[in-house]
Amino acid sequence: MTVEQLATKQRILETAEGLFAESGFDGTSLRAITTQAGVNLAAVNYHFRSKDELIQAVFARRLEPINRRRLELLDECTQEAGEGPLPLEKIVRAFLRPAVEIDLNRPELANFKTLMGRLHTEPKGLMKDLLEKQFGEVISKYLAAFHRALPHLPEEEIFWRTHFMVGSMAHTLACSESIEFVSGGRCDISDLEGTLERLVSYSAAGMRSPVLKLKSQKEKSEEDQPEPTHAR
Amino acid sequence: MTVEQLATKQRILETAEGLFAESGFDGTSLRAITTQAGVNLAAVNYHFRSKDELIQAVFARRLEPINRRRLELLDECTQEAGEGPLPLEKIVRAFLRPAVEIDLNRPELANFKTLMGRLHTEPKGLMKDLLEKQFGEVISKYLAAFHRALPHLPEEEIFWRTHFMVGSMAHTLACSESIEFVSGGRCDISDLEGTLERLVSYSAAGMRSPVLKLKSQKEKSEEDQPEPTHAR
DNA sequence: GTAGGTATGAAACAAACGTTTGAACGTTTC
DNA sequence: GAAACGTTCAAACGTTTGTTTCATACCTAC
Repeated sequence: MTVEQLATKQRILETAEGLFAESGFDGTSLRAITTQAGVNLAAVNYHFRSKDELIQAVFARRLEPINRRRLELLDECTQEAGEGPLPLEKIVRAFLRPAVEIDLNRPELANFKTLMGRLHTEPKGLMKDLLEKQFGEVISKYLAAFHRALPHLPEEEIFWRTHFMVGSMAHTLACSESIEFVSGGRCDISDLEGTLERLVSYSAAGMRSPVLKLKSQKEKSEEDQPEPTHAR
Repeated sequence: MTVEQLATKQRILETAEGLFAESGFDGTSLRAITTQAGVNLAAVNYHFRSKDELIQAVFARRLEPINRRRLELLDECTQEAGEGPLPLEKIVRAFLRPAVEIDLNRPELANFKTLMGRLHTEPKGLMKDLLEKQFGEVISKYLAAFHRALPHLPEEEIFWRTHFMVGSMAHTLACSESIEFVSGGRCDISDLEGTLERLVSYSAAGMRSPVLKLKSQKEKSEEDQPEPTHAR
């Protein structure tokens, strides 16, 4: 492998990342990518086998380190806590920080944030596979951690609240400009630490909200529900 | 106008809604829409002028009543409250209910929920115009209501927290299947009232979370900041 | 009944799409 | 020097895209 080859593959990945963030997957043609990247049209099908696999590659490259960091930070939390109770804010922060900080000191990654936020709502089926593979361990470990931090909370509620938290995060990642617009520029989205801490504080408070007694609640006696996290 | 004409136009709108939700805008061809709707290909360009305007029409038809209802419910809140303090939960519920209940007793609207959730992350620029027109009044009135309900909260924080709330809502609308999967079917997404109340409780708690003192906080003296809500 | 406006139909349009091809290129290896 | 390799290139492949055209059918009105 020469340096030149790396440059081509890399340039495709980077350009594709930006254009995907801007116009979506179907809205971005290989010609647009290769033209902007300054490489030949056939280079995409040479280095990646197809457009679909290029999309996968764009995500895989970034998601892996993010989710690895999430697990690292969670490990630090549990080790600090020892046998004692898990501090909720720290878990929430451990989950959110790697995503919010994607582009910390690396402005070329700003585009991926948008993609990262849109990932959850993309219609593509291939995204689902990627999500399950990349996020499987993260999801199950964090759900367990939340369960330990909020032992009084029924498991069902933990699912719901984690879902809400992910929504706030994804929306913040994907639509940071919208809040800047609505607020008339008074919300500084470039302040990553501020964004993170606001998101952590908001999410932790939501997580801790009192358990509802709903009329529609099914009276489920504690029948055997063997699987604690994932279905198959 | 005959009944037949209405049926064609309507059938296009409904089919397009479903396919857009399934495959996105760029991922759905006019041929796919017209074939499934059982109408001629040219009917789209005849009844709507272009694909773009069809997309606009799909949204406009649903958004208008939703946002009208949001304003109605907010009015009820403020009238009930009179001169007294505004109850936060009620405002939050007034905002969220019309969206969560989109398909209440109308299963044919379930598709639009996905679209509604994805609306915020769509790359299309035309969505931005539509958002601003359809949501302008809703945004400014609700922001004012939150300001009244949480008078101790700096305006900047209200922007942030509303942003987070919208994120949770959008994610819940767009990805309801994902929580059903992750939870192994234990979270019942068809229970609209339960979903709504969980979302309300979570969001209200987040809204009420204590104000942070951030190191990065700029020392902004109360210099003139004339515009209270929107920028231009 | 015949004119006029409206909706549908089949067919065609140019443009853009993802992908493939085969020749040319520069390096490396013997 | 020649063979082998990995990479780039221009060109073309067959589809599919959104849109347009024009003839036909429909209903209303005079």
